[in-house]
Amino acid sequence: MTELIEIAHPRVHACGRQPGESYCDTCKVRSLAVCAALGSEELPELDRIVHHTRAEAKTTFIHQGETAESVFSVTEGVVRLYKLLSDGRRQIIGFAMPGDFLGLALHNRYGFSADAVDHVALCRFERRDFDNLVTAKPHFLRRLHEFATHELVIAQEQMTLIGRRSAEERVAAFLIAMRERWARIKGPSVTIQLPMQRIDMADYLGLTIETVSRTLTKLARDGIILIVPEAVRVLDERRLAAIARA
Amino acid sequence: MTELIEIAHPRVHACGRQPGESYCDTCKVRSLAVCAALGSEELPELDRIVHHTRAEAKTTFIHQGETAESVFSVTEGVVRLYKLLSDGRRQIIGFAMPGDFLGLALHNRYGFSADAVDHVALCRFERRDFDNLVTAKPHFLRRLHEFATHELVIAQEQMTLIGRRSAEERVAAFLIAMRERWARIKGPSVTIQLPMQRIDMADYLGLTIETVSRTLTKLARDGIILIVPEAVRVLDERRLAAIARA
DNA sequence: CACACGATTTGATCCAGAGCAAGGACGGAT
DNA sequence: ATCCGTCCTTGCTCTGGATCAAATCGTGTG
Repeated sequence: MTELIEIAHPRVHACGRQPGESYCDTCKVRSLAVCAALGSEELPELDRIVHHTRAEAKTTFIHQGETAESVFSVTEGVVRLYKLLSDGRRQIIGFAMPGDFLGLALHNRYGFSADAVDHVALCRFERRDFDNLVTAKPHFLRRLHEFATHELVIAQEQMTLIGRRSAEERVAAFLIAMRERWARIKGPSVTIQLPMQRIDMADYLGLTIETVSRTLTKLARDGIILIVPEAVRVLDERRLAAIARA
Repeated sequence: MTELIEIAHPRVHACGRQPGESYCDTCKVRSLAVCAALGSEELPELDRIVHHTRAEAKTTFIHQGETAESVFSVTEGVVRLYKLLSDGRRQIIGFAMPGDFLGLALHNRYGFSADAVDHVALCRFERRDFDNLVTAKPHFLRRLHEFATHELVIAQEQMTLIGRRSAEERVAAFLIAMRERWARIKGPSVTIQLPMQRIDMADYLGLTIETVSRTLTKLARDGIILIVPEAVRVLDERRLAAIARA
């Protein structure tokens, strides 16, 4: 199992600068991003406890069932969160993208595993430190609660998708959802980046890899999308939305 | 659409007692239950804003898409939460039982509908009042955040159930989950109360009513459960758990 | 009691998506 | 360039659960 690479301790940033010296720009940008996600500009308090961390593709850095010792915030790349059944069946319960938090549940064990889809940069916090910070700052807690309830809404939407909608509807809704998530990060585009593999989409949508592939092919044959490596381009906005719409 | 019956305003309890008089016992017990759920004994503050409410079976009291004006806490009975697709397909996203909260998401519209499976008693709060209370009491906020993250864990479990497990596994897991929830409320029992209809189980598990019925019949034929009205009795603990286990 | 109505069970068929197998397409190593 | 390994696509068959259709069971009602 590949190890998580801790590129920076609170006082030793990736750039190699030493304590007391001014911020490494990359780390500063990342810390600020997490602060922004928490709705704050009080960088110093958060920066005292942040560990800047990197993970290569397929590195598993949260293991279902293990003691929850860290809270993460994604700053670059895409992370997949999944649950495994004992016989190997897998359900991906979500993709975490820049700005998202992982491991927020106040349980002492992780309920899922998480690994990097591509190269990922993360801010890591010791749970104890993070809890102290949140306890001291009720508006952080409020923000986290907003995150949690938003994730709950997404999860309920996903239950409906998986429980009651056809393969074509699931794939279309997934494409639309991915496009909206990227739009919030990078601005709107007709090209929907899909850094994850087909098998990840399948395990997220409760389908098989073959069904996902066939469904994408069908959407392409119908002139609704164009399949390109690592992405799809939307050709017919209206029809894609019509299929995805509940 | 049946109306929600507000049986008591803060100062006019169900028993008919008037302001200034001592508590109606039933209302007091219910208010206390909600306080306990919030991890507090500061009854007066909460009681100032609670509306004791009742709903008959099938009364819909949360409508998906409407402005979220109330927060509820169930004190008696079972509530089903569901999302409807435009063509009538329904996904039940959860059952709320005594002690559970509804409408906690900090969104201005409800993301689901809720109605009473059987006769239900609820404590209702105006969202504004509830928010003020929570903002004033960070430990309430913390408790609510715990609720939200716990619900998220349940929702993720359910995604896995619906996305990756067979009909028999879903039904067995549902029975075990229901038994554990009742056990926390009423203490352990080999009889699992099932106040909801087959169609509700089906819409919760992403199956059809026929499949639920057939699966229960199969479990009964295999000597694992005994089907009785409104409930099932567990005959073979071990085998049921083995099927339900992930 | 007979009847009606809704919930549930059971039976018979169907089909969307799973499972299996065989090719492509693409990138990295030699 | 060639070989590999991985991912993706496509064709074919199979099957779990959906769908359609009847009973059967309960419960309330005139």
